[in-house]
Amino acid sequence: MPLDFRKKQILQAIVDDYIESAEPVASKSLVCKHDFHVSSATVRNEMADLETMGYLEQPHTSAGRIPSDKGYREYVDSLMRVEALSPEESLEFSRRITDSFEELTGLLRKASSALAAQTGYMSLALSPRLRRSYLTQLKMLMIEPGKVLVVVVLSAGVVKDRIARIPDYLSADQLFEISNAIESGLCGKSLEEITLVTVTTAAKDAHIPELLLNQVLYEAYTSIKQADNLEVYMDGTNHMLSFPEFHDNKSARGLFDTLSKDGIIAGYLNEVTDNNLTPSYMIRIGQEIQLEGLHDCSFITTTYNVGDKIAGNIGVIGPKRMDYSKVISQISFVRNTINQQMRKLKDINGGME
Amino acid sequence: MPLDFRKKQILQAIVDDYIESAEPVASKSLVCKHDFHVSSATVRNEMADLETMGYLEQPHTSAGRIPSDKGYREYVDSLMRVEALSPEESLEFSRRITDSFEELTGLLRKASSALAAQTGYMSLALSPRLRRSYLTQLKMLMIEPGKVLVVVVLSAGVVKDRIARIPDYLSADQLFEISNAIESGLCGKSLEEITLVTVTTAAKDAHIPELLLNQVLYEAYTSIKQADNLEVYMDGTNHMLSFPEFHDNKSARGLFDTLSKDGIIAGYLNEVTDNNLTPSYMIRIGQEIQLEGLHDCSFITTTYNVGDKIAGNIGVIGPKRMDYSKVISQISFVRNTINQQMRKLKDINGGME
DNA sequence: TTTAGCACTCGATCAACTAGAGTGCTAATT
DNA sequence: AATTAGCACTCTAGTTGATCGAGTGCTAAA
Repeated sequence: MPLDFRKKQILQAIVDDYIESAEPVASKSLVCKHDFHVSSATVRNEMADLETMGYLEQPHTSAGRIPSDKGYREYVDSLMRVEALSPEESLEFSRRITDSFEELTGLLRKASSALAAQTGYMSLALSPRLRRSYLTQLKMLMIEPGKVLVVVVLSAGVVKDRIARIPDYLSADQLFEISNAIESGLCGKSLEEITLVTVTTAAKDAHIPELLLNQVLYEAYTSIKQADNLEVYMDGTNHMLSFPEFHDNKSARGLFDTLSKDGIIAGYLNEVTDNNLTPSYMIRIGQEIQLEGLHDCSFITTTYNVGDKIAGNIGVIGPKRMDYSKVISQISFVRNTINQQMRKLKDINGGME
Repeated sequence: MPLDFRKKQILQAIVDDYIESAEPVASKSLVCKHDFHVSSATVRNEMADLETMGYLEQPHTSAGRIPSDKGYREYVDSLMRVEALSPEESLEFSRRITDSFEELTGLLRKASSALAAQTGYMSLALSPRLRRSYLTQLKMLMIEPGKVLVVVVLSAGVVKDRIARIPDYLSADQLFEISNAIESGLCGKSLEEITLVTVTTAAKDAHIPELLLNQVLYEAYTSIKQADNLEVYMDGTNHMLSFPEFHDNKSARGLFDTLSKDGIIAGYLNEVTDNNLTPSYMIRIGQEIQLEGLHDCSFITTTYNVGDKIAGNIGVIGPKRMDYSKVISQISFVRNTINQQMRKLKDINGGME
């Protein structure tokens, strides 16, 4: 049996009400708030139908209904209406995110923070997956004898650096020679192509004793590889405690324990978004999130772009009864802002890549 | 009336028991667990005395006693015994913190993480206050036209960098000239001495049109100043939810709200530790912490050193009934490990500064 | 000074009860 | 055939009262 119009209408009203109140929704309060032209008894019958069809759940016999995961799914897939942000909200976001020049790291940090503040939920931002990006520069800057700053510049203007140790007696000139050799040998190669072997090959013409060379090459290789490390920015976790679904200490602990485990969230997000390449946004509801402690949550993510083929994610996690339509418009706005900023940076640089 | 020996003994036993159980301690259970050679009635009398003296509190008439802030204070000041860590624990810490070469940032991150994991409380690490450190290098690396990486190297080998925008048409050579001028003009100057004026003065001999120059100088100045920004590493916040004192959602929220406010903790720690210069460690108990939401917590901090006169802090926050003696030995161990690592790095570098 | 003993207090627990919200079903109505 | 009014039923939340037991404070004896 497919959902007829009235059932859809009722389901939508129930989800809307439940999102607002966090209380099971009763048939009477429904006809009261929304003017369906039917009585509560009729609505009750429809609700019973919706329950047998799996869209609703009843916490106990004499309570109202709450949406099931399937109910939410139907809601986000075809019932809710997403509206654009108001000019005030857009302005507020822009203000928070782009009030000064920022490179990617700062931009993501701010985006995450703004998203958490404005949605009232918790937010995530993942640095882009850079495997497909290619090396444009590799510099080694002598900090002290034995200590260098390795700077890796990738296409799309992403800069990563790292401090490394090298043999003490390696001179600045020798270092310069090595890093130049590596750079010219690897320039234009994508991160996934670069291995310890290709690095070594690139530097084979340098006139440096092999023993010295090897350690430097290894550090260069490590620095390049490390540039691909995912970084996670998380914000607004404290908001989660204010929702009734996490008032009970146990569920809150489950959530926070998972959030605190380094890499879990990043790994999940990475895996989930890798499969379908360019969705406008993706929504996971309740049990659909295969992470312990997040079964009472929903997870909305979207993809931002840094140049061609290089993309990262931002997302919002909230209770299942989160305000999906609002969050979607907010997250889209932030995504667009990031894309726009990144394009602007590139344009200013005259399309270097 | 001063505390006689028996009162001290009883107070100590009460604090010990309460730390372990989180339940009000009764007179009978006291004589049972510790063999005082007196009856529970005697202990009761002593407990009544301790309460009127302000060392103990009674949640309600027919409950046992719990230590007051003053009771904890007496405990940490003169009753508890701090024992060194067991070899196994020391090893575990070392393993967690120093398993590979790390510069300061990585070291602090690991120290914080290890401290949280091993204590079971939450931990903090603050980057050092660098106002007194002096500039040893300033490099500007052209990433793309209009975009440079400004690298600031300070005494004690601390490296900070930042991406900045400059006019597009400034050439690499011009950039090199400016940064050299700034570097040689400011080298050896402490961060607190450096102002926009001194930066400008340092570069007055460069042969660059003033308009171009100014933006670069400003970015250089900003980068140097930013090197002094405090960074906070926090870990193990989720542990707090597991303590009965934060089972109640409201207190947990109070705590997490304060923790989430950027800079609050850093500012507090900075202020508190600035006053008394080189304490081995500092303990704040309950109301002594002047931060909303932390009145049921205690806060143990200590100071690590990066070269002479440059110091930062690490700390542990837990419930008031935290295991003070254990945490003190753990935190001391971590402090020593950091100091040692920093000294080792310096030694390797042949005492550059 | 210590201690045994006892009365007292108070929280925690449980059962019984009530009120109220909300449903499901039936029978009447449209 | 669909809708609705009405009513019985169910279940939760909240209240009351009684009981239990832990723990104290006090008194009087050792």
